[in-house]
Amino acid sequence: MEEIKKVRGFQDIYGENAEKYRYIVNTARKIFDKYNFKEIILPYVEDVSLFIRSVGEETDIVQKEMYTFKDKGGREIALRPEGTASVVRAYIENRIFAEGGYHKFFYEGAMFRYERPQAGRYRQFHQIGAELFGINNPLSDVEIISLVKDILDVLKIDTRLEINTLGSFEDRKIYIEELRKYLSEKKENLCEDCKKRLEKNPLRVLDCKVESCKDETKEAPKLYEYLSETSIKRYEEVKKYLKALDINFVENPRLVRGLDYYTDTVFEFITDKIGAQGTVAAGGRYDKLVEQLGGPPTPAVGFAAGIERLMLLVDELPQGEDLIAVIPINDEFNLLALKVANKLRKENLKVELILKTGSLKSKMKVANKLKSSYVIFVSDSYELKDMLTGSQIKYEDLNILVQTLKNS
RNA sequence: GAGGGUGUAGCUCAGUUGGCAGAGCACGAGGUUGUGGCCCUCGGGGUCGCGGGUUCAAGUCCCGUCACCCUCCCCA
Repeated sequence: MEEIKKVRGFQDIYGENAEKYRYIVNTARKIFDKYNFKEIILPYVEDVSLFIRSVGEETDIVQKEMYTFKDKGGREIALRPEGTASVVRAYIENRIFAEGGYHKFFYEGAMFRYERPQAGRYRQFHQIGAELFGINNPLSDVEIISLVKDILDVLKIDTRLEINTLGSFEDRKIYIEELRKYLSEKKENLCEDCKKRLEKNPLRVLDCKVESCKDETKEAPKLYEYLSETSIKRYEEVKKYLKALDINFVENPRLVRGLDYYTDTVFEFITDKIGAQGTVAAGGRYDKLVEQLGGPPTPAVGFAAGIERLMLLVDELPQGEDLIAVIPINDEFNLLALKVANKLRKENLKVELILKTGSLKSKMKVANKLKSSYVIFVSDSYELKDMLTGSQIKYEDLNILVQTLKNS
């Protein structure tokens, strides 16, 4: 029979990688809880038009990376390529805004993009993210950045934080026109990609890596020259708060982000340690998106982090609970060993009943390989062996043995 | 979507001008008939990614294909 292989760009996460995955998600969940963000569990599929209207019709994500299909009712469906659009849709559709005040959500799960697989880049990848709706002050930007920073710190992941401001929606509109005018005159010197970008999204020309493009943009109009008073002021506030929290950052005026919905503050946490795909977490404000998707004008800010990329940077897992191996010395004591194992589990201990039959030696090898901290030999009595020291004590009464283990 | 690299045992890899498919680790049994790690002995394991071609003969040469890795692009 021919072996069936996994689909290109997809992966099985198991063993140590699965532990890393859980560790990252659990850590993030704890921090989300500390910041009092509430979980929102969202569909993995959405109407295609949701992403066209939020992420942007001209973006690569929408143009060539979405998994789309028609369902049996003829609906145009997409596997979600990112999380923010769905949270915004849910916020509007469920009239969450009607409760007044502001709202904080986090999510976790798979995203899908049909891209060329690479280190730290898969067609199904997983993100954790958070969104904050209904507040537009700089405090909310910093709250999100601080939240991401806390997660990375607990995971002991070292990154560089880059920030920038894109200005308000109106500021940016004026600036983009000016930039387009300026670059159109230099069009001949731009790379092929940038010629296209000039039409679709001139901002992206600013972070092109081609030398000739870099030269041409040096003298180009600067975004900060077009920022309104309010935008400048809020950007200064954001920087002030970050400094006050001892969160180091570098300003990168070329940081523009690839999704259309961002406004004002944008940020990326970047590492050099995992190759070309160095952005580990990123986000920013999107004050116009809720409105664009049919909701009431609602400012918002959020972020997303790639779990696979975080996994590449986590090299130390926290030590787990001690494992206790229960070994019947021969088949005669199998039933008793089963009972002992279950009793210990009810006492909230972590137990591996050694299922392998055969010599005691081979059972011990299994216990050793599983990194058991203790072994209990079950016969007419119970012998507790400490696997680190090798010392062994005999117990007649199982309850006393249990108490000893629980106190250790 | 474009360019480059790599596919041989469970893992990491060697394999010369084309001439019997290899090592280390891992795994199994034993060395101790009731005790792991270190050491020793023995053992099981392969469609050489897949398909085609050249040849007396292909892991090795040629073509195609798939997967992974890297770069560009894009992004988390």
